[in-house]
Amino acid sequence: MLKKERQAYILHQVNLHNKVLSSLLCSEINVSEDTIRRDLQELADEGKVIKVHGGALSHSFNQVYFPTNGVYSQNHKKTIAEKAVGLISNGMFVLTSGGTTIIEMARSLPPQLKATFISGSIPAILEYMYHPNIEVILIGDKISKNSKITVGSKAIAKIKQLKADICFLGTNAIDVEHGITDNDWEVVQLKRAMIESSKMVVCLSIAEKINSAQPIRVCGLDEIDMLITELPANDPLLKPYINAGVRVA
Amino acid sequence: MLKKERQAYILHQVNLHNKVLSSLLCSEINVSEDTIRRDLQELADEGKVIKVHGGALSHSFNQVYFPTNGVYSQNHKKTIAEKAVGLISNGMFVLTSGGTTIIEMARSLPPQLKATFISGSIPAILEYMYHPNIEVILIGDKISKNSKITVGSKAIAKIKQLKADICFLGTNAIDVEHGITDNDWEVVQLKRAMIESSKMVVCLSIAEKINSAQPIRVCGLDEIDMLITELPANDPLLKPYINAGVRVA
DNA sequence: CTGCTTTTTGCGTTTTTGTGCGGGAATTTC
DNA sequence: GAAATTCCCGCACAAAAACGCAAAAAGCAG
Repeated sequence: MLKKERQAYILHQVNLHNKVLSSLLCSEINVSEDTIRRDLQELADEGKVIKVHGGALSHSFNQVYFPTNGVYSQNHKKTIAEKAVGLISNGMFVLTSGGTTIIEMARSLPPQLKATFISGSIPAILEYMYHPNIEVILIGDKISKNSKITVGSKAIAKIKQLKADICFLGTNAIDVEHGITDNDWEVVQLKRAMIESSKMVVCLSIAEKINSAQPIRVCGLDEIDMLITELPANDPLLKPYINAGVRVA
Repeated sequence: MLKKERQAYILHQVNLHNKVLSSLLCSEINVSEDTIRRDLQELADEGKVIKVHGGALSHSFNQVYFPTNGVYSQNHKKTIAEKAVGLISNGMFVLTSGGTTIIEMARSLPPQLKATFISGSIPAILEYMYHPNIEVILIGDKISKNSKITVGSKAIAKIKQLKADICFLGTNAIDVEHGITDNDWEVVQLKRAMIESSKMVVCLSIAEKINSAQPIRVCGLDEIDMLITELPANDPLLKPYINAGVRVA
C-alpha cells in the first residue's frame, strides 16, 4: 500500500468517525504504530487532522465558535477575573452562574488547575470545556434563550443536592440597602439555589454596577462572603460593604 | 512496444485502478524500472497522473479522499438533514444525539417550527438555542470533552424519565449483522437510553458509513424504525435494511 | 547501404524515502 | 504512586528515485 493511499484512508476514517486510534489503524492496515504515528503527524502538519495522544481527531468537529468580541469593559472584567481565580485551588468544587464576567474568569483559569466546575451557563461551559484539567458538570434543564442558561425546577433541585466549596456570581446590581438584585425571575431562582449550596459566595461585579438596583432580589449582603471589583480594596465606594461585613478584593 | 503505446497503457491502468505500482508495471511490460519512472514523470508533467513514491495515483483519487471544503461531505449531510426535518411536526418532543449530521439537521429546522428539543450535545444545543421557536432542554451531567456531550448515570437517568415522540441518532457505523455500532462506551450508553425513551427511532447516516462496524454495539436493526441517508430509497445498498424491517428515506 | 544525429533505453552508483525496531522519556490511567 | 501505553529519537535496512553515461534503436540525408 502506498503511503499517500494509506494517509488518504486514515483521513477518510477521521472524517467519517471524528476520531481514530493509532492502535486500531495499525492493525487494520498492518503497518507498525510508528508508521501510523508518522502519518498522523504529517496530516496534522498539513492541518488535515488534530493529533492527540493515542490517535487523531477531525478538525471540523472540534472547533466550536463562540462570539467572543464586543464584551463591555473587558479590561475591568479581566482584572476582576484575575482576582477571582486566586480564590480557587486544586480539588475544589466550584459553582458558577453565567455572565460575561464569569466567562472572563473561565478564560483566566491557569491551565494546571485541577478542579470541578459546575454551571448551567452555556457560554461558561464552552470555556470550561477547553480547559485541559478541569472537570465540567453541566446543570441540565430548560434553556432560557436570552440568558443562555438552564433554568427551571430540575436545575434548582440539582443544585440543591450539591455542596460546593465556592460559588461565583456574576452580578447585575448590588447596593447596601437591597443587597444583590436582578431582573430575570428564573435566573434569580437559580442564583438563590447556588448561594444555598455553597460554603462561600463570591460576587463579581464591575464598579459601575455598585450601588444600583434591579427589581428582583437575590439575597442580602449578609449572605455573600466576598465582593470582587476592579477597584482597589480601599476605594471609598466599597467602604459601606466592608462595614456591612462583606470581604472585598 | 512503442513509447506512446506504453504510456497510453499506463494511463489506462491508472484511470482504471486509481493507482499503479512502478514495480508491477515494469514486469508487466518488460522494461526497466527507469523507463517506467520516466514515463510516469512525463505523464505527471502533463498533469495526467500524480506521481508518488513507488508508483502513481489518478487525479480523481485525490479529489475523492481529500475534500477541499471544511466539513466532510457536507452536501450529503444537508440532504439527510432535509429528509429528517420532514419528520418533525409542531408540538413534538424530539430527542437527539450529537454528531455533525445532527448539527446539520439543527441548522435546517424551519424557523416557524414549534417543538421541544432535548439533547446533551453542546454543539447541537448551541444550534437549537438560536432557533426562534423551539424549546430547548439540556440533559445535564459530566461533560465528555472528546465528544462534547454530557455523559454519566445522571444523564442516562434523566433520559429514561422521558418519553419522546422521536429520536434522531447520528450514526457512526451501521451494518446488517451488528446493527448500530460506535466507538465510545459512554456515548453508547447515552444512545441506548435515548432509544429506550423514544416512540420512534431514526438513524441518520451518510451512505459511506453503511455496512461498516465499530467495536461497541448500540442496538440491533430491530430497535430502529427508520434509516435516513442521502441515497434514494430504492438504492440497492439499502435493500438489506428494508428486508430487515427498517423504513428507509 | 552508410554515416550521422537524435531519441530512447538500460545499467551502475549515489541519494533520498519509507519503514520497522529498540530503548528511554513522557503521558495517561487506575 | 505505579503500571501500562504511547511517544520520541536515532539507527539500520530495503526499496525507490535521481543522475550520469553509454549502448541500442530510430530517423534521416546522401
